[in-house]
Amino acid sequence: MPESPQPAHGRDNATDGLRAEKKPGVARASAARASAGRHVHTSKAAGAQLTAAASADTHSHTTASSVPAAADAPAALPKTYHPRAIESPLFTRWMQAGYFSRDAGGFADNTLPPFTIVIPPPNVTGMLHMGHALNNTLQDILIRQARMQGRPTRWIVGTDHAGIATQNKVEQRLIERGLTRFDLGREAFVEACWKWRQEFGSTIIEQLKAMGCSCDFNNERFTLDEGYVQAVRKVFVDWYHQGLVYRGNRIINWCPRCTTALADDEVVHVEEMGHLWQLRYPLVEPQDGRAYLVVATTRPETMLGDSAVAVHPDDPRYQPLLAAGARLRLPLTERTIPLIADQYVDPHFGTGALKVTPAHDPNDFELGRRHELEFINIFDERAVVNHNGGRFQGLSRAEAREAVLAALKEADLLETTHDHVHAVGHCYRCDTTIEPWLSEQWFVAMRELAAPAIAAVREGRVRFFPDRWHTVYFDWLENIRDWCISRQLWWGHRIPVFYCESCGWQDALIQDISDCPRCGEPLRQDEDVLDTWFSSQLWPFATYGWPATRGFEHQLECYYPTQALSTARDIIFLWVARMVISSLYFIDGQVPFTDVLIHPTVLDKKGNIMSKSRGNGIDPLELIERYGADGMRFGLALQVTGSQDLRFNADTLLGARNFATKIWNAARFVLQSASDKSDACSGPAQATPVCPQPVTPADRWILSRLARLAVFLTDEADDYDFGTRARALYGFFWNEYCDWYLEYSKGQLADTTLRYSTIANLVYVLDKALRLLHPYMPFITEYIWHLLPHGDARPHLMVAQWPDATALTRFIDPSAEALIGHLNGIVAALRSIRARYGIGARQELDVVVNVCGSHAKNQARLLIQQEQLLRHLGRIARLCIEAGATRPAHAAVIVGEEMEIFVPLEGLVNLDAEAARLAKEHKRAATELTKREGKLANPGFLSKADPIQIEKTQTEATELRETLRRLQAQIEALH
RNA sequence: GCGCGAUUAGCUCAGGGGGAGAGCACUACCUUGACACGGUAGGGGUCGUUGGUUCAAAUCCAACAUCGCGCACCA
Repeated sequence: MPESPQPAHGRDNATDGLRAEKKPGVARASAARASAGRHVHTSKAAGAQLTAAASADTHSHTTASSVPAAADAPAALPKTYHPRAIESPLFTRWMQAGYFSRDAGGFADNTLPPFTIVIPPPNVTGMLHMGHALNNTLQDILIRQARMQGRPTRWIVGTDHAGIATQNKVEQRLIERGLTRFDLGREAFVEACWKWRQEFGSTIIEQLKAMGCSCDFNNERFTLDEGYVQAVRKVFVDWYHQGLVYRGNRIINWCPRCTTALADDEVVHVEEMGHLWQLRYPLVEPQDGRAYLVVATTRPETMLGDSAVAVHPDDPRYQPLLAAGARLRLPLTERTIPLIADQYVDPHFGTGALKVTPAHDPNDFELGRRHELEFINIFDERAVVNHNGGRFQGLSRAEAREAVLAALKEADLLETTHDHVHAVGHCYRCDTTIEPWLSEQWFVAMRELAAPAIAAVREGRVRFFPDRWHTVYFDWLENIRDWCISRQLWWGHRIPVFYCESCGWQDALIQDISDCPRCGEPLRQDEDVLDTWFSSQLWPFATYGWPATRGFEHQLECYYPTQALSTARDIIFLWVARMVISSLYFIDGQVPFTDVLIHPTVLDKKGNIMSKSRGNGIDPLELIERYGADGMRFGLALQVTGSQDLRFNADTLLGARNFATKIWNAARFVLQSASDKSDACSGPAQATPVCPQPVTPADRWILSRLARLAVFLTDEADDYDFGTRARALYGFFWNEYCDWYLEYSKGQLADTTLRYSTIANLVYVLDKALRLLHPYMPFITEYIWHLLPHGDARPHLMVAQWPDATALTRFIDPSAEALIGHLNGIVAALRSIRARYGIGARQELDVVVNVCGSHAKNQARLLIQQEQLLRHLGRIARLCIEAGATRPAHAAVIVGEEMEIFVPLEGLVNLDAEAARLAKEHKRAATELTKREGKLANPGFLSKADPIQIEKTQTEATELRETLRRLQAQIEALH
């Protein structure tokens, strides 16, 4: 769609795959396989024997030829993760398997509610910019999760013909050959546009593929497709016949470079430093010694088109002149103009006298109408002064300004010049200063159409996320003005109005006709085309073939409205509101979508909007090159928040890439462990490794954590909080699965009685984690999943099932979480002591743990049961855990909440340093206790606070007192 | 002018009425059999200012300051 200018960096290599994909040739497919094969290792899939159900392919349609089964995949991960090497081949496989269509290659469950997204169609001239990268990452996350949840999904994709942008591109190419579009003529020019589209128009689609977007690429749409043309014509013709589309002679926003009209919202206002000039307009008949009036203007050149001077009717300064019907001599011209009175004039601004230029200012236009003034157009379509400008004819706007000022100065009619900041309109496509220009244009009467669109959001039939954006929507619709829809371009939907020059017949028609139905004379079609947004507004339903294609009713019945629309906030009214309007009107009062996601704007590191003119844009394809598509996607998702714009931070993408590497290496460890066929691995445990086996507290703990994560990510609440979800995935995988479970598992793997169950859990949790991660990082998860003995019959992770959060809740285990919390605490304490005394990781320690607290004996028993794990992770030689253990001599000390940890370090331990450290902790705890005691001594707290809070505070106070007592005891013991 | 958002560790940002958090950066140690794109242990913040509400405010409210965005513009 037409969009704000964004930095574009061409990349030739990115276009390869698309062109090939459109005609999937044999050569292309085999090339892809060869590419994938670079990483095929010859050893057999070592984990295959552990795979319970992998061979049970219940889906006969997924033949080996179209979708390589898991067995074809490499058996081990290469040591190094190279995102670029795995991404493109995987994408080809997904495409070939037909997963991007509604039935997901046959894996969709038709009994579930469908999930549909329409992409904001990028301009056919577009290059992927950061806004696209973010927006399409988010949409892909949504659609991939829905697909894995079994819902029939479709992400409708296509491009927008982008009238002005495309025409500019093609004209630019003509200019390079010394030609203009007029040299070619309309027909040949439009032909050239189509040719351009064929040659270059797929770039952005190709870039979406590089990102891994799972759009329905086999059903790509274009807003100038044959069927789409029919939709546009029906809308125009219906509205024309309803009187909602009309023609009028109005002041519109004119771009003199694009030589076309623009809609109000296609004009970008920029504050600029200009001048305010005061001009003297001589009175035809001086009165009371007054020879002239002074008017102020920021655009002196427009005085050539003045047809009056206006003052406020009650302004006492001008009463005598008004009464006398004074006229003024318009400088530099032969004309005299009247002095008129109008309420519009602000008597307090300047001299209270306003020059009136009805053909070049919207407000003056209204004045001109009310007072039946002359409308004098002084500019041609390129904003060059025309014959109405007398001797200034032929000058550009800027030249005319200089010349007019010089002439006025010479005639002593220029009174003052002041600096003046004012907002100047610019063309949103080419940044040229807009000229308010009087011309004949087509308009849509919006007020009547807007009312239902306002109601739809008020009633919650369409919801905005974040919610506050609905105010932008309401503000626009409630103050709506008529929409100028005609453009003086050649590339676009030509206005289907036909005129008979001889008898005056005129009508809007669905089908072209050449002769007048009334008199038989040849007809002339309107020369103008429609605003690109006029066609974009139909995107959600025109892409279903409405109103012409057979079967569209069924499509709309099943899959309409769509679920989510994700877009940038700057097109809430340009596009979103208009889609709601047209859908309500034409699709039986239905909204086009239920949820509108307004994603953050991607800013540069300094907080500036990225733009071509600033040159601060970042090319997403370079990011993909550097961090992988997965890294870019996850890095962007991590930065999404509901309320803030996204100040782009490449460090976060680096973190995401490192996270991908972490996943890769964790998977290498799991695969190695699972494939190790040592004796320890044989035996009765050779059952189904994909079944979790919560044997040890560590097992129960990681399964519990996994269950909580799955519940969180599956939560039905549509909060669209991508950042929080991404952070939860990151935290779980890195800080829980890798940092702790993988480390505990190393100890368990060494234990023959635990080895098999541990492998099962490693594989099981990795499998589930990959599923949960897949929507965010589709490539690396897919690649690893293929090698994993996950026991799933589905050929690809992309269509594998989303973890059943409800079923997983049976693993939630607070006692395991508490116990592992204690074990982790002991390990961390030992590491801290090692760091403090410079004891290497290899040197084993003797450790005494004194378990305290009310359940000390039971707690000690539980910890003793985990002695092996502790020894492994803590590198412990002699370990003594008991309730009431005393501190050995020469021991370093850590006082925890419910335990004391002693490490005898004869000759090493610095008793004074230990005492000082304990004293510091004592002080800290004492401060905390004081806070609690203060609260508990506060009658207000005791009488008004939540009882749970009071109890919590009391418990904490008790614990702190106990901790302090023990700290004190240890400090004393050290002396 | 009207409206919206932001202000938390050096940087980018989460969080959100009752114990200040993450990533990066920084310091020290570790080439331990998944990973140096790594591991471990650390240092670092009166949560923009001023009031108010509350037993309790970084968190809610108001005003102000600063920054950003949008809309509307008086020529």
